[in-house]
Amino acid sequence: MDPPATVDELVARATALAGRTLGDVARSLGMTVGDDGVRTKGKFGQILERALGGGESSKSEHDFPAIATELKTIPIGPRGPVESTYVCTLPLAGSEHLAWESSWVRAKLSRVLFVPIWVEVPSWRERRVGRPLLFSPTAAQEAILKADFDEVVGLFGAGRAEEVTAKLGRWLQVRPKAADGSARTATRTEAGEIVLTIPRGFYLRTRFTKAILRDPAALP
Amino acid sequence: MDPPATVDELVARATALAGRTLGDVARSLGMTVGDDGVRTKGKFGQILERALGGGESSKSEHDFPAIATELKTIPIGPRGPVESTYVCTLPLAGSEHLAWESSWVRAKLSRVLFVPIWVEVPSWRERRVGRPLLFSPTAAQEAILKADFDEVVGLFGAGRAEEVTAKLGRWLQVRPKAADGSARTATRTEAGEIVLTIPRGFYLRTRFTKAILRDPAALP
DNA sequence: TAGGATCCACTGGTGGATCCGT
DNA sequence: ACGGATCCACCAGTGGATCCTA
Repeated sequence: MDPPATVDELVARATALAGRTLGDVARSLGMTVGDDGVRTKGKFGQILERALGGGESSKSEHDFPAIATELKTIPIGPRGPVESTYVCTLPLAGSEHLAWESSWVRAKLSRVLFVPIWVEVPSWRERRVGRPLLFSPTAAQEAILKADFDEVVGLFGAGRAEEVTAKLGRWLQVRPKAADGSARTATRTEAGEIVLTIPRGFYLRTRFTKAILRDPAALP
Repeated sequence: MDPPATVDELVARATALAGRTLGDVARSLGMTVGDDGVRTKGKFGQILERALGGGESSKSEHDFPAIATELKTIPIGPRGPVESTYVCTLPLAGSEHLAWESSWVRAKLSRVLFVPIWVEVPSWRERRVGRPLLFSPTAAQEAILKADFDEVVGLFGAGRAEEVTAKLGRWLQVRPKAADGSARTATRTEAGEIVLTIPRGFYLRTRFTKAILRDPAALP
């Protein structure tokens, strides 16, 4: 399938998937996915990405580069999102991405298609796609995301990486991001020494996506 | 097999392999290698490395970290080495490796066990291991290697990467090093811009290893 | 012959996220 | 519910070198 040419086309495609089960969608793509219990992290995002015509160029800044739009699947229960949402890695090298205006995280969050996945049934094949929501932050919302970003990036820039915890940030937080606890990436201490620290990524707090999916303009 | 505890033990093990065929050595290691004509680049180095008790930690600066010794297999014909010898990649990031004294290439060349492989027969299984030579450069030899190193590193440091060619260097040269022509790594131009260039590695010229294997002290 | 191009196995990092103990 | 830990597939980069054409 070709990538969607317009944002409206992307939304139309995603809307057409609402109500279908993931097993059904995977089958119509010819994707074979094991029934492997719960070892399927990340699988649904890839199924949806392909079902919508994305996923050809993984080096890009967006899932749909031509329309500068990011796709995020969100697991939801009766009360809305049940989990935080991974955005991107925190670049400890590459200082041009340490300014909000030119950051990966801002680029990705500037236009996001949230696709809810109902997770009430235990078997992933029976889980159903929800109604999509196209989101772009209001100026007021972006100001808060920027403040969260600046706080943690400021700590890293000051060589105080060890003070960065997932407790920081009203909507955007930083948490470890690695296949296991063994990976390390280079950063610099206050004294200027190069030390190794665990790789981290930006995440949207559950409370943020819950509010957005209820009413995109209700925040802050 | 445990790694050799001393340099003498490494030399003794290598000497014991002299005269055996590669097929024989591979079989006694339980290694299965396809008969795949000439698609076996790099295979012999790995066979010998395992046969001598190395190869457990690929992140190290040396093949035998405990004794700070590097292993190099050298294809030889009746007139000696027939090919140049790869040493290591040229680090375009990591300025601490751009000084000869702290460079990877100096560390690797400070003690090398050269193991010749007779390549006169076309079938690699029939090729025989030659008599090993333990080599450390004399002060005069090292001065020339350093001069070769400084010349190319100086060009990269000055942002003149495009002037670096395999023609430079009396004994140590720089050549492309990549799986195909498509790989790129970052460097900086004279004007300070970041541009992409092909990854490169340090190689010992054939004329150098030919002379060393004839008489390690004959040069310069 | 030598400078530039290429080959294979392996693995660590990345992108997609969810798991799970407190 | 939250913060830290973890899971899988994929792929580019690395380490081991030799190929190949002018």
